Amino acid sequence: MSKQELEVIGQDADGACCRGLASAPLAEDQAVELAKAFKALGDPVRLRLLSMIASREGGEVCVCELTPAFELSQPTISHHLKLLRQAGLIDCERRGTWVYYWVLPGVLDRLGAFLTTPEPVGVTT
Amino acid sequence: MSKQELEVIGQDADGACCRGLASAPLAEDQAVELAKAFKALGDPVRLRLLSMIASREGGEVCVCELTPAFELSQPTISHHLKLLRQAGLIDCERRGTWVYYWVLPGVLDRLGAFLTTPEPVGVTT
DNA sequence: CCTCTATGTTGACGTTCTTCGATACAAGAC
DNA sequence: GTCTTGTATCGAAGAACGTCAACATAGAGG
Repeated sequence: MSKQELEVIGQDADGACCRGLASAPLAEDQAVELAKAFKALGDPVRLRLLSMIASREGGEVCVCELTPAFELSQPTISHHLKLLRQAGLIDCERRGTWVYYWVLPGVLDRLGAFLTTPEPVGVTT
Repeated sequence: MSKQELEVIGQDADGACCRGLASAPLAEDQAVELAKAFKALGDPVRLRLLSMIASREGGEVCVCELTPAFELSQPTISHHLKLLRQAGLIDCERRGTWVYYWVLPGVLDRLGAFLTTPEPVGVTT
């Protein structure tokens, strides 16, 4: 049901990637990848969906709880959840009749750290 | 030249606002405001512009240095800078012939903290 | 004044997004 | 099997976005 996320905001393996927005001018490739994640956050409905999922004790929420929280059609909510999933922010699993969503661990921390990371190294030799 | 920013991601005065995306389900108003900021980050060109400004020693960059860094027309860059400004992320000032941009202090930290803020309070009574 | 350079604004075009109704699929109950 | 309920996908309509060429504006220097 999944396997289409970006795998982007990823683990910063060799440290080659994103040491923070204010550390150095961002390369185009990194900018493209990061922009996908922030674009997913750039909609009020998706922000609320993500917040509802992230703030849930247990970490999982059934779609049947998300949909009625908005004055939007069920296909629209399903669409936004799909976008969040494609952005690599959440994942889901079907259990019987219902589908449960959760926030992928670490992704929000990495995104947040990218924004708050320190200044250009400074002259602190 | 300025005075049209959002003033949004603001100081979280009485703490009524955004204690973090994972703290509690986001209210619609807050979601709308925060989404504006993240939407501004949701474009590769704007991310690179912001990074070029934020990573600059001295904190200020002249437009004349930003524009040639992209293979885009000057009006397009100007447009993206305007969007970043309207999102409350940067500000600018004209000094003689040139215009200088800088990142508004604290905004990125607040946005980043919003993503990384801790879990729902937990049962740690 | 006029000219030149740097930057912002306008208007248009094509693309992408958000939303919906209609429909399809999945799983449980019968 | 059929029916019902929960969720995803499809196709279309309208709005929003990214980009450009053309033009407008601000300031420096004659």
